[in-house]
Amino acid sequence: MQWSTCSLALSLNAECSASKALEDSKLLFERSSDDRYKRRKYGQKMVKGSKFPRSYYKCQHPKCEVKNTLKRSYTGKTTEILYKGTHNHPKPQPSCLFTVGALMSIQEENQDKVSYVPAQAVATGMDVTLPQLNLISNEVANDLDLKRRRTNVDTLDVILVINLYISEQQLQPLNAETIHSQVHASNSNFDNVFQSVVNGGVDRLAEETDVCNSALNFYIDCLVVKVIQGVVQKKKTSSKISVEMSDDGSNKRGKDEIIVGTNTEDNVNISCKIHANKVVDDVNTNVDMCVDVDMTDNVEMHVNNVAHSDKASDKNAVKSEEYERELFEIGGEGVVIVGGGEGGEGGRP
DNA sequence: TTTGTTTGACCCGGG
DNA sequence: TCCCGGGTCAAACAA
Ligand SMILES: [Zn+2]
Repeated sequence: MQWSTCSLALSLNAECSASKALEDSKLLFERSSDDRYKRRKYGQKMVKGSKFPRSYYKCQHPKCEVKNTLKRSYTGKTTEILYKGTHNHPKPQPSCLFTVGALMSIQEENQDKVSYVPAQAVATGMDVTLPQLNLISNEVANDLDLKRRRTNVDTLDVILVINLYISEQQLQPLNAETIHSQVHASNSNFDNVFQSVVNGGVDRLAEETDVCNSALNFYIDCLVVKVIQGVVQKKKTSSKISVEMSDDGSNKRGKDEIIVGTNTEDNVNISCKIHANKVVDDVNTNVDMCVDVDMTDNVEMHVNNVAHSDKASDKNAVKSEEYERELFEIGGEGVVIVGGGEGGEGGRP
């Protein structure tokens, strides 16, 4: 059994409890360059010449045989990762960062500090100036991947982004001229250029579906970036649907909640809380509500003037059962490219 | 219910 | 052929 040595060796505490060892292994993988690979521990063994057990891990990816061994020095002060094999699949992408929901909550969190362009304003096609994306919390600000994304956001260049993506995901390289010509072709747009990149990658790594998934995440990120820049206009549709609502019976302004349950009519998963900004005690009185938005399934809710009551006897009484919902479909049908002479419908890969 | 860990048994090559 | 020891399996267990 030949294990190749990794350059990474960490000084870790020499304690040897099981939980400590687990913690350490997580820490070690976390600090290594490929912590996004999913691995499963399949064995642990005391080895001669060490007070500490050796742990064995296998990559979780189907058909990938990469194995890692965590080996502690005799004293237990350092631990190193040994490798066997090479991953036959791209490194998993972190999940999509720029969902509309994320943008909106970030915006909400920071509204007193930075003058962001409301995502909604962009969505409705208002003429806006570019926001500075200083909207990432400190805890993730050092994440390299995030830096990459932020760079993309600040100076989004389709060719740059695509090339970056190609190299990261080990996809079939595309000639820069090809990309360029496609980007600027009158009947082409960012969407289908990116689509062709994704297809190329999927073909090459035939059996992999997560290439597609991570591509989709990235694609959505890029589209959202475009949205921020005002290049993509989100098509907005609204309709009325009914849901089950219940009042929590509280009577504190701003804390008073109406729980909106799952809408049963059209299979949209909605879950949110409405906070009343007034205290009333008559179920027939309409009050203004602000809404905690749950972007599950890209559904956004706007609820206004819902009647409710704070009388204890009226607990759970909510008069209005209809509200308006707005659909924001990022990267799906309804994404329209409106800038730079480009046109056409977008489509999910 | 799902996902990952623990742990003793088992496998297998080398001496 | 037996024994040793690193590596792996998989049932039980845990969250
Ligand atoms: Zn792998």
